[in-house]
Amino acid sequence: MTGRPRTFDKDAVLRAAMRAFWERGYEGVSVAQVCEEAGIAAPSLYAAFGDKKALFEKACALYTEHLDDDLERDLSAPTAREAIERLLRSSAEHFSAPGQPPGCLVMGEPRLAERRAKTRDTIRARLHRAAAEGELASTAEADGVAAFVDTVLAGMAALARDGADRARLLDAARHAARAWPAQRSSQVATEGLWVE
Amino acid sequence: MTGRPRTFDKDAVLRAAMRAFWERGYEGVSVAQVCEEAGIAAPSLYAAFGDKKALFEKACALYTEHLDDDLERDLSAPTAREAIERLLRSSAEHFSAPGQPPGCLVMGEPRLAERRAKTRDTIRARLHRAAAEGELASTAEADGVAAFVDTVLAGMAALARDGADRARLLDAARHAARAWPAQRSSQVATEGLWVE
DNA sequence: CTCTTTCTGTAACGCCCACTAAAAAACGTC
DNA sequence: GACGTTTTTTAGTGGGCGTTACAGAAAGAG
Repeated sequence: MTGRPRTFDKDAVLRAAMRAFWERGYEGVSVAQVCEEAGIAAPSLYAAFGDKKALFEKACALYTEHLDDDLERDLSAPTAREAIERLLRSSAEHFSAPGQPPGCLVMGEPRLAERRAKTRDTIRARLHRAAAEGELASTAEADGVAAFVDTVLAGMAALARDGADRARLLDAARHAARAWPAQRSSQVATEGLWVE
Repeated sequence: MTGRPRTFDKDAVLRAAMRAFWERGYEGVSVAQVCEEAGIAAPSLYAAFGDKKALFEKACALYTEHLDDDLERDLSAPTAREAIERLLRSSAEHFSAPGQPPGCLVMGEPRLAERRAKTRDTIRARLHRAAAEGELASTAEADGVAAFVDTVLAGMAALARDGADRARLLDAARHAARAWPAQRSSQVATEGLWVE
């Protein structure tokens, strides 16, 4: 009992939905719009993916499919400094990938704060390891660097969505990498800056 | 012929609307919600402010009322480096001001890209001045620093909305300030980093 | 062919949206 | 008190939203 076969490509529809959510956010996308862009009727979409929230989750799963692997790959560099440099550069490139919407689905979507927190935890863990290995002065400094890296990643995604091209994003990433703490003492680098 | 006096505080209603847009964005706020939070009926709100778009624009005008002045004040520091440090710190504090929604209405709202561009132009102009005065090596470097500063500002706003406290934002701002180009040659600071 | 199963297409459902027509109420003025 | 003006109140308007009931169409199984 196989029943009538579906006439559309389920993966293609999911990719269209992902792109729509990526470009305009969860609230900015209506089910009717996805249906039109995918070329199918609403009941077909509901039968294949469930309601709008389930469709969004499946689209997010598709988006983040290779993202965690990429993160681990970047962070696996021998030194934390190199790991962060890799992460900054590959993120800048991802946020400005040709043929894809600018920015980041996860960064741009308010309701994905939990997933952002997960990524931040991963970055912080890598920097804590660097503190334990002596590459950073302390876990407090690791937390500070982590907050800074999180900030730059989120900011690059925002700039990308505002139309910044890849060169601008890579400029920002390079300048960010330049903020790495000086090797002998972090006080040297912060000389002249305010202190809490 | 004075007519019946209005029974609500127009400024208080506008402040409530500003807070709502600040917290949840233009699309996340319904007119009915503003009415309930302000304690007035819809026709009163429409008579006082016009339609939703006009209300949003007035709320934005209220939000940005003192913002440009603050920006000019920060950027008026004698050196660009100090100007950017002031801007980073005051922005971190603004994004985490107690009693106000976290983050930034302008940074968080997709449809305010033009205003963000205006702020970025102002920052870039200050850094170009620094290049002309010899504080930065070139206008190209000024553009790079500008892209970096824009990124950090947008990122801090995003982190604040994700729940980061003031200390985390100030950590990020301090680390960002540390990325200022070395005085003698910017190549010294980028030593060991990738180049395009 | 008939039955069962699964998908497609049409046509709605109720809900909330931004927005407003109309009548009643509260003022200053005559 | 009657009038003109402005606000409040009530009760809607049409439209888009997410979602679905239902009938017909396309497949394999008997």
